[in-house]
Amino acid sequence: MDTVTRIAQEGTFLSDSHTGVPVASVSVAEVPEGGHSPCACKTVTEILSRVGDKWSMQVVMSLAGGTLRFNELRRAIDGISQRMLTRTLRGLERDGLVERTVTPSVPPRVDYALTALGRSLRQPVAELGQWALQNREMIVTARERFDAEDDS
Amino acid sequence: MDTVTRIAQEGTFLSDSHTGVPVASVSVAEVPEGGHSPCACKTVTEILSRVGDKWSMQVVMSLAGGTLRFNELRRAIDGISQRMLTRTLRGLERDGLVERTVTPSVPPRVDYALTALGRSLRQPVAELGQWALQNREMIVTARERFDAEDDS
DNA sequence: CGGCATCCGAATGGATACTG
DNA sequence: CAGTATCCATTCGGATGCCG
Repeated sequence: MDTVTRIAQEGTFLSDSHTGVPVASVSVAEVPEGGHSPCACKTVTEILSRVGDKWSMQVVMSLAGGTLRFNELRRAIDGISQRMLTRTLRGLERDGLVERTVTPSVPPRVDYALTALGRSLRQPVAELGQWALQNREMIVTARERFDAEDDS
Repeated sequence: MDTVTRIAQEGTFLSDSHTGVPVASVSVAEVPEGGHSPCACKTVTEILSRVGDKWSMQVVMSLAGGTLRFNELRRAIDGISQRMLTRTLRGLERDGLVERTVTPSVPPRVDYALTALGRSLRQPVAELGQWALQNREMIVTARERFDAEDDS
C-alpha cells in the first residue's frame, strides 16, 4: 500500500485503523516517502478550508446548473456583496474550478462556468450538504442543551 | 458576555474571545417549503464552515480510531496549539459531535470521543478528503499557471 | 494534565465609492 | 455590466503565562 492511500484511508486524516473502511486501491502519483507526508495533510486541510469558506460552495452549486454571468450569480446568491463575489470567483478560477470567459462588448459580458474539476467537486459537497440538512435539528438541539448548561 | 448577547450577535462557529465557545447561528428554523429555502442553504453553509475550519476535521478524523485524551490529541495533530485544540473541542462538543468525559483524578483525565453524530460525519468528510488528495496536483498546477499569467 | 486569561498580528468579509 | 479601491469591524489563531 502506498503512502497516499494509507493517509486517505487511515493516516493522520482518518486516524488509526478500525474505522471499518476497507482499503481500496487508489491510483497515485508520487509520494515523498518517509512514511506519512505532512504535505498531503496540509494540502487537504487547505482545500477543505476553501470548501468551508463563506461563499465558494454556494458559487459552485449555483454554477452547477450551467454558465452564469456575474450579476446573475450575484442575484442567485443571497447576501453576497460584489466584492466577495469577485474575490470568490478569482479564488475558484485560480484553483481551476471555474472558468472565466470575457466577451469584450459594450456593455462587457463575463461568463462563469464550472470546469471538469469544478463539476467533480459537486458530488462530495452535495453529500456533505445532505448530511448537514439531515442532522441540523440534532445539532441545533445539542447547541441549546450545551448553552443552557453553560449559563447555570 | 452572556449567552443571550452572544447568540444575538450571530457569529461563526468558533467565535467569541478567549476560550469562548462557538456561537449559535442557525436561527429558528421554519422552511418556507417549496424547492429551495434560504434557511437550508444557510445551515449547509454554516456546517461547511465548520468542516472547513482549520482544525475541526483533523480532530474528528483523529478521533475516528477511538477515544483519546487531550494531550494525545495534541500530539496526534501536528501544529495545533493548546488554545485552538481546546476551542475546537468545545465547538465540536457544543454541536454534539464529540463527547467529553472528565475523570476527576490526580492528575485529571479528560477523554474525548466521537458521538454517533460525529461518527456519521466521517464518511462524507473522508470522501471530500479523497477528492482533495486525488486532485491536489491539478489544483496546484492550476494555481501556478494562474499566478504566472498574473505576473506578466 | 488539562485547561483559562491576555495580548496581539493576520485574515475575513461587509459597506461604500469610483471606473472603463 | 463587471469590476477596483478604500476603509473598517469582526474574527481567527498563535504565543505566553498562570492555575487547580
